[in-house]
Amino acid sequence: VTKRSSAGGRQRRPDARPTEILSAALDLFAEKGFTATRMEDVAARAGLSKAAIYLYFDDKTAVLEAVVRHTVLGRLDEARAMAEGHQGRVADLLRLLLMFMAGRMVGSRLPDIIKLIVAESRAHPEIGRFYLDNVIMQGLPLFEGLIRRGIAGGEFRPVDAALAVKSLIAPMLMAAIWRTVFEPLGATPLDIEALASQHADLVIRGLEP
Amino acid sequence: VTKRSSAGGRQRRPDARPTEILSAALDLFAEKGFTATRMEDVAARAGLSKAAIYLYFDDKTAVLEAVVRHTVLGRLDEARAMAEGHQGRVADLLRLLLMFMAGRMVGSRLPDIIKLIVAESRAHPEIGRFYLDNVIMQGLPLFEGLIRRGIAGGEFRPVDAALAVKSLIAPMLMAAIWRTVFEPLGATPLDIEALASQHADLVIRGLEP
Amino acid sequence: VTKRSSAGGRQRRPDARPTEILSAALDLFAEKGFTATRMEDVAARAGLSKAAIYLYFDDKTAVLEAVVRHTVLGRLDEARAMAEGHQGRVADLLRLLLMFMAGRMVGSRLPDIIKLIVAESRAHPEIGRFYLDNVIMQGLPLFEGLIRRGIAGGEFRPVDAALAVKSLIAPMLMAAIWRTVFEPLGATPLDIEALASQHADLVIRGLEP
Amino acid sequence: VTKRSSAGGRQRRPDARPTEILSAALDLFAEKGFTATRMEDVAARAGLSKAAIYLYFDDKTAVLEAVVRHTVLGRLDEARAMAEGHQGRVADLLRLLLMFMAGRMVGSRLPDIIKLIVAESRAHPEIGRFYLDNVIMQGLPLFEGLIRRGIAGGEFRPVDAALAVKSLIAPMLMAAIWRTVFEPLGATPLDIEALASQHADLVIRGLEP
DNA sequence: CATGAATGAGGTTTCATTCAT
DNA sequence: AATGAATGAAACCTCATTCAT
Repeated sequence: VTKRSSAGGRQRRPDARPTEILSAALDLFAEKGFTATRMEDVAARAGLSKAAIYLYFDDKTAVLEAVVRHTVLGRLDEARAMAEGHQGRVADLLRLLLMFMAGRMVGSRLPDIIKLIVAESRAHPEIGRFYLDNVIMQGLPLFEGLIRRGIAGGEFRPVDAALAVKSLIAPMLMAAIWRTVFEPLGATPLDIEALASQHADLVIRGLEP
Repeated sequence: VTKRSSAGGRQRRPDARPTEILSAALDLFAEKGFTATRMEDVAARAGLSKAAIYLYFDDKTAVLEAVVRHTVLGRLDEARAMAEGHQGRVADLLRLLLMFMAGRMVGSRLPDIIKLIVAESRAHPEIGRFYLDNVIMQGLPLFEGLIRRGIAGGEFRPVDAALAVKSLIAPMLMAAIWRTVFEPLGATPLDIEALASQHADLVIRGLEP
Repeated sequence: VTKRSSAGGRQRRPDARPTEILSAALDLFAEKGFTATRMEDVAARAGLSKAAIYLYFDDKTAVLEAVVRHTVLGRLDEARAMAEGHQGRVADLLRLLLMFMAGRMVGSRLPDIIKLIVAESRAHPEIGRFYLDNVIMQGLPLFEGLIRRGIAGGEFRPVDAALAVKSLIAPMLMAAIWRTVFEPLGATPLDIEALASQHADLVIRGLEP
Repeated sequence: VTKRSSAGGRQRRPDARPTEILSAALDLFAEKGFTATRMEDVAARAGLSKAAIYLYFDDKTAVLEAVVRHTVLGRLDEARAMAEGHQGRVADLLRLLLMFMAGRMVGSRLPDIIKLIVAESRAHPEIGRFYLDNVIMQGLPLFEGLIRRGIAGGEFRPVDAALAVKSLIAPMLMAAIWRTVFEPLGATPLDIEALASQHADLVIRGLEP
């Protein structure tokens, strides 16, 4: 990995190449969809020749997978850390986590990734499964545990925790889709953080005994 | 389905054909995605030759548009009728409408259509716009008006009604995507109606003053 | 198969198409080798578009296989029939069969096929195996049986029959290769039938006690 | 093979490299055919980088030519020496020479070279011509002269000497092809030296008056 | 002498679409 | 109304070859 990110060579650090390709690819996949994106386009946007991409990735599919992996990985730990470090009312933590998600919907390419997965999961189940395993199956139990803790501590009414999680999170999915699907069509922009904030209120009040 | 083996009358209601094509197309679009579906597949499933489809539709895109139109149209009126005919507490009506949506998520192909729109909207903005105009832009104001009514009548706290609508509806979108994207990957099936029911509780309580 | 080789339609009988393609392909495979032959060339020579070939064959490889099958099949029966119908001295029959082989080396595309198999068998073992199973493994035992019969009847000395068969047949292989490999390079043409005739003499005399 | 891990002297006989490349190339050409062999494979097997090959050879074709030249050259002199030094019956010498050829079929890579030439001669006539000029056109007249000598000396019947040579030699070609084409497909291994021995008997007896 | 990085040119294959019957 | 046959355009991918270091 540390191949030679050495001196200030005129040569673009080759280690940056894969990342550049992924960035170009994500732009295009998000804009035109996976199938409609030609490898040549990706190459052009990354400033390379078509063939050069194949030095770094086996396949068009491999690029897609890498895009998803690259964008998604590592952030969940952050959320988990927040959860673990937390003292006090569960409700506050839930709100915090929801705001964190909202932040990622606004400040990262997560919405594009989500749309990509929805669109391509049938044709490329690996990426759907990757997201399911690494994001959803990590995130849902985290939230679910918190809600159960809230119930156990008397902070919340007894509800079906698994469903409650979906109630809590769903607007973030909607936000991703609104932003990537409907806003480009001219729909009124959605204030995702305001949505998250008010939604947290709503659901937390709804959960209180 | 009833393949009349050309036994009796050669006479089939002539306009059954387009519908058969649309049905075949929706099956395949849902299963494999739009791009991955070949006209030949649609034809085969509809029991026609590839060329015959072009007697009824200009284009592959035209088929997609027709599929969306055909599946989506006319159902909104039902919801609107429910809303107009309603007396009494807004909360009850909201719950009713949400359960109605849940019913459609379970009992119609709406989830497939939603996924299709998410996937293909960039490449085929017409279908995205069609859904935006005919479903979303019809449905959201309907809900929004109800919530405002609830606020005005003192039944609800003052909240941002436009956001509240999204809070209310988002789980139905999530349901559509869960069902079409993640269940095929082996995720635990989601009880959509239970989700709708508990979510209605949560949000309505959350809205109460 | 009997699709409609009917009336004298202006339409080239479509059933002829595959054969036309195979003929074009064999010409080109023989001339330039399998890999160097582009599907486009085959198409052009067959008077079709590149894509049309794929209506009849799955693959470039499938074309190769079909070429070999088509050219090879059915001729062995002829030889076998000769063998079965024969009365009298084995030597005469051997000579007859060798002359028959020589005839095929001169009057059919068998030499091209043999060269093709030698050249492509590693990359496409199916065709090598096909030839091995259908020609070699049919032909060798036939000859071998005859030689054994000759030995048993006292017409020949006791020799290793399996090797003797190769002694007898080898010049026909050499003829195929001479004609396809060396003659195009300017080597003196080989009179295959004369070779077969003199070789039959030589070997038969050599076999006599 | 002896990968001198750059431990001791950086000094390797500088001209060992080309030979290593040729050896790697022959292995691969024989195994996968010329076209299917990638320069990268050759490089890997020779323990070099792809680009390094171009320090020694102009072209992929140049590698092929060199492989053929390298493997073929110089052996014919041996045969010629045997012929010149010989006294006594021609038949004995013919047998000796045939056994010598058989030895090379078993103990050298000649069969691979022959197959290579058959396969690639059309696309690379230079190598075909090289073999024709240097092996065939040297070898055939040698044998032919001997047979003529035998005829003149009354040892053999009068036959067409040019054809008789082919009768004599053909099984060695067959052996090469059997070994390289059919044995890898599972055909029964051929005892080349036994074949040569019995074939010499057969033909020599056949030649006797 | 050696290489990692890059590319241009080319071939196979797929598919929406058309047309003559 | 229907189809079998055909095609043009395009996309993915491979690989021999080059070049700067």
